[in-house]
Amino acid sequence: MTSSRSRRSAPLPRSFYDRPTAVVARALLGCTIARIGGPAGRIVETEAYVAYDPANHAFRGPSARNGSMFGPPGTLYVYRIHQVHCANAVTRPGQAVLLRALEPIGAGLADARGPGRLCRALGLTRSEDGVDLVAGPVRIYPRVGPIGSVVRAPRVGIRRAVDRPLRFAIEGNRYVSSPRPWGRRGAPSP
DNA sequence: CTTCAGATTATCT
DNA sequence: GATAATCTGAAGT
Repeated sequence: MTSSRSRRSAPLPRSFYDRPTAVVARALLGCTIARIGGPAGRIVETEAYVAYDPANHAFRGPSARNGSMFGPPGTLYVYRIHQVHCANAVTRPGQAVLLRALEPIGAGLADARGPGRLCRALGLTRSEDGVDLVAGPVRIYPRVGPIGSVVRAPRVGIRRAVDRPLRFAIEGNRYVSSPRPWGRRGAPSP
């Protein structure tokens, strides 16, 4: 029998997140993040925060702020900085992928270029810290079509490990946040 | 208890 | 490009 029960496929399984963090960061591009019954967007930019990474909040082990980074793969880690929230998908213990920008799906999503705006657009605060991205109120779904080329660059806004190329973005996508060190697509090189 | 740095962003020059 | 806003978590005294 045909069914129109679900317009989206099943959420990404926990095993999706249980891989090296940079692999997950790359693989999340093109996937959809949605609140159940709420706004949704396509992930177009991420950053990996890995092991032995001094820019990682978990670099010095568990704390009151980063506790959810030590939960199961597929846990949401939300922290606050400078009066703004940022959201991450936990991969392996003490590692996570920062979600940096979304392309709107439908008309329900406000501007989500940049981690702070992304959280505001999805209504993510510390209340959502620790929720399960596989079965909780906010979930991530598999990519549907191709995403084209991926660009890599150093991460944004950090002061330690500034050169590691752990930022991933869909090349040429207009919803990727600034700065864009790879330049505009089609721009002449100096 | 006090000090300080920070995975951002809006606004200014 | 530079800086202020604004406040929390973490570390120091």
